[in-house]
Amino acid sequence: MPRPKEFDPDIALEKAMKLFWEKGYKASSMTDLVEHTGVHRGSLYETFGNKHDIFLAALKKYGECKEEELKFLEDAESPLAALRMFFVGAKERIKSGEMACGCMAVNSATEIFGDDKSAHLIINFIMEKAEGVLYKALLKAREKGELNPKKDPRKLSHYIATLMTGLMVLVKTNPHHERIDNVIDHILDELK
Amino acid sequence: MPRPKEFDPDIALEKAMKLFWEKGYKASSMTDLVEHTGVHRGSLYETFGNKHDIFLAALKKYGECKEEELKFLEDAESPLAALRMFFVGAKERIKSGEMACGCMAVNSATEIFGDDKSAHLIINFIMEKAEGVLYKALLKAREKGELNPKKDPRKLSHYIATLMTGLMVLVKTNPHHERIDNVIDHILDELK
DNA sequence: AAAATACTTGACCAATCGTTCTTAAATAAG
DNA sequence: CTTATTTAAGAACGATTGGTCAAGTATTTT
Repeated sequence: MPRPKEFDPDIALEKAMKLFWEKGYKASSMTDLVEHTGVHRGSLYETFGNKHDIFLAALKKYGECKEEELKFLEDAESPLAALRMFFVGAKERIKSGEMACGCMAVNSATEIFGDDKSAHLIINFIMEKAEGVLYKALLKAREKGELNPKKDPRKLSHYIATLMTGLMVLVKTNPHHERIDNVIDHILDELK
Repeated sequence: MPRPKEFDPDIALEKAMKLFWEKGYKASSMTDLVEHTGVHRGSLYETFGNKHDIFLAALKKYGECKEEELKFLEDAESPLAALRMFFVGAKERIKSGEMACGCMAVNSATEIFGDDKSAHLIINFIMEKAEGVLYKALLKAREKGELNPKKDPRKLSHYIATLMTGLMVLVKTNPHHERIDNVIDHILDELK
């Protein structure tokens, strides 16, 4: 076994993720990545590949992080209460500026050029996953009798996910818009 | 009066708009702009200013175009019918791939770096305007007794606008998602 | 016809882009 | 200790970036 790495690739990737998240793909230069990760140029190429490879890895990591964050919904005793708590929390997090960067998947979806199939696949996977978690929670809520049985969990998850996507756009230019309150209140209204 | 321009600045701006719309701000180089507009580098700088100025002008033009497109809603005899027709049409346009580039305001909102106030202002203006048109149509529909009087036109316009924003993101990576149908059907359901 | 105006042209600028390569350093195995 | 192997470091690569500038050209007014 030869010389070990002086940096943790996973931590470096996380820092790269945050940079791409904040600035986007094109606007993040290799020099930026070196500065933000604290990892040397050559080492980045050696461990991850080129800039685009780093981006894809970062995007995957973002998906994994979000999946982790939403895990509590699966284990929740009361799915509906957990969902409501999540959206109430989202409102606060948006207003506090905590979500000023929006969603990396959304940001990437609109930035990435039309022919980047690999990026599109990952982004789709992330969005599908998020909506899937929502769907499962809604389904469980209905089975438990917490949700109005007239509501179709799939359709509901589809349009709540789309609303959240829309908010992640709005947040980038105007995090204080009254629309945010109205939309989240509307979601909470549907969750009955 | 000296030598007249050999190109129409307005047509050039429209072509620049389309490029920024398709590729985004960062990914569109001055060389790209020269090629797409057919206007010489120097002439672009002379008439519009630098790249960022061209982008802002293009963004403004996009807003004006969209405003023009939505004008039919104001003059509609039956606002609700016009709205329903618009969303039915949107579904078809999305599926046909006609809207593959999404919405320039949405794309720009997520790409443009955090401190570009001037871009944010224009984007906000465009989104506000679009939602305003929606609101006015809904209000008129209610006054005419076409819309369920229980529904709040403002809140309704807020979340329909947010849904459409969300769809404009989804379209970029997966224009054939069943979510699109569900969401637009849901909008049509609300328009009763 | 001459002068004034301002648009067109293409070469050119420094800076930055993503990427590579060579050299030095550090560790584990022999 | 030597050797093999891999990482770290930083200079350097050509290409491309946004932006400029002086010279040439076409047009209108005097």
